[in-house]
Amino acid sequence: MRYSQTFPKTIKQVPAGADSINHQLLVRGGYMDQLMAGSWTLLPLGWRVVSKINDIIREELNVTGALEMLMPLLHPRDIWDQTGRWSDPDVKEIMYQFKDIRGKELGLSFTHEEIVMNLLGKYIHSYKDLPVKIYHFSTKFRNEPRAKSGILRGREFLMKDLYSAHVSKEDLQQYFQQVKEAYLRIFKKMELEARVVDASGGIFTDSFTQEFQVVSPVGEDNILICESCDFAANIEVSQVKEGEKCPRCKGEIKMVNSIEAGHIFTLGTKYAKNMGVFFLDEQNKKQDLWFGSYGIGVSRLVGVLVEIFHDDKGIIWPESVAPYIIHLVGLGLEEQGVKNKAEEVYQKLQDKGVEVLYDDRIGVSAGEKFADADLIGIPLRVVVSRKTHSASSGQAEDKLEIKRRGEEKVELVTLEELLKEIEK
RNA sequence: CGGGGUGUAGUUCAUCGGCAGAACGUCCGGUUUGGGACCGGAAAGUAGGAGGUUCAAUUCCUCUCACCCCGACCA
Repeated sequence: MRYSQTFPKTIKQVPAGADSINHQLLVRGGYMDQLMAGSWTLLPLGWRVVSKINDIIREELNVTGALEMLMPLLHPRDIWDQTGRWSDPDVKEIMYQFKDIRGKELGLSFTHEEIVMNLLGKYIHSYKDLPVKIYHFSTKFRNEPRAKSGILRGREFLMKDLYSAHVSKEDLQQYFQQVKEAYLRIFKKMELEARVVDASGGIFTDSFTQEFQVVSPVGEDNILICESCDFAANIEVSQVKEGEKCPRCKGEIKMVNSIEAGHIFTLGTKYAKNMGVFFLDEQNKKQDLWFGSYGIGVSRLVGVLVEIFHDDKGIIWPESVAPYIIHLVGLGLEEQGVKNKAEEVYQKLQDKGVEVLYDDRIGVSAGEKFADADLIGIPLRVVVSRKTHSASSGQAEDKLEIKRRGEEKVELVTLEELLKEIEK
């Protein structure tokens, strides 16, 4: 992508009222734009990051045998009445409910348990049809009393939600573990250290749930973590107190702020019972479905990543989620020889399938281009300039200057060496 | 939903009863070209909205809307 053709460009000044780092850097870098409180446009750069995250999630969930699909966001009241959640006061606080012009009562999706269960009821008849593992990426609407912290808590956000239905508690629990491991791999691929904690099921369930918490000072949750092992517990439900010894390894327990990045639920048979969804077992006996749901806040993760991976100049994306892999900076492109060289490098990288953002702007100073590169935070910066181009510099061989975002070290390599480096 | 803060040029902010200001950005011309470079010129405003006080309101008062922060709540 040519930077001259991207929309929008970076912003130098910090937006008014933007206190949180993710708000500042994502807006300044041209990743997102605020429509209203808790509601954001994911701009082209931001959408690329979302797509990277989704790809990682998709890859790992597919390993568990889950199937991707897409469900509607506009839900009729009657399906929600079957579990009683439409009228639950706690649900009413966060679910957008309204009537359409014909007087039909509708809600905007804040989750999909009822919708999935309704779907399962239509197609699941026998134990032979189970298990079912289905997921989608879509928008969730939650009427937050207070949207805040940039993209971390919105009224409308992107989520991956997975639902599974099973013949037995054991089968559900076994899959729950499988998803948990997939989630840990997902966060690890994004270079996030996620702690698994027992948690409260809130308006979803009374039964066992677990959260994936990423330690960060901006987090709204407080968790207790062990400094010696991976033990962690949410203070909402924890038996352990700060200052006590870790129940697992006797290490020091301390309290830290953290952000909930994922939450997985064993929902039991409650939803199936309430909605009359059953299957016939080998003895031709009616059995209730065992149900679970599993969520990852995708757009929130974009913010979490920025909160964790940044410095005073901008974002430092982990390579797995970066919008582009290379930020090619052309300096002094007014000089035809340098421009030709930069264009050639851009073309060759593209031909190799490398995702590259090429700053091809004419008449923009080096300082500005470097500042933009630091702000945008692409992992590898490659500079072509009079200094690196042999026809101008008198060097025997054309070199490219490469520098990793977040490091000071600068290296000169040939294009061939760069391509070889990327292969790895 | 309770408490607090802020709304003035595209953006960030000054001004504070008496003709609407700066910086950055943008546009034009020129000089520059390795860390947001410089010179000259230009365009750009219903001071969030409504009402009130006053000879006069961006400025004071009331209401309202929006955004941000703290709390409550929550994935």
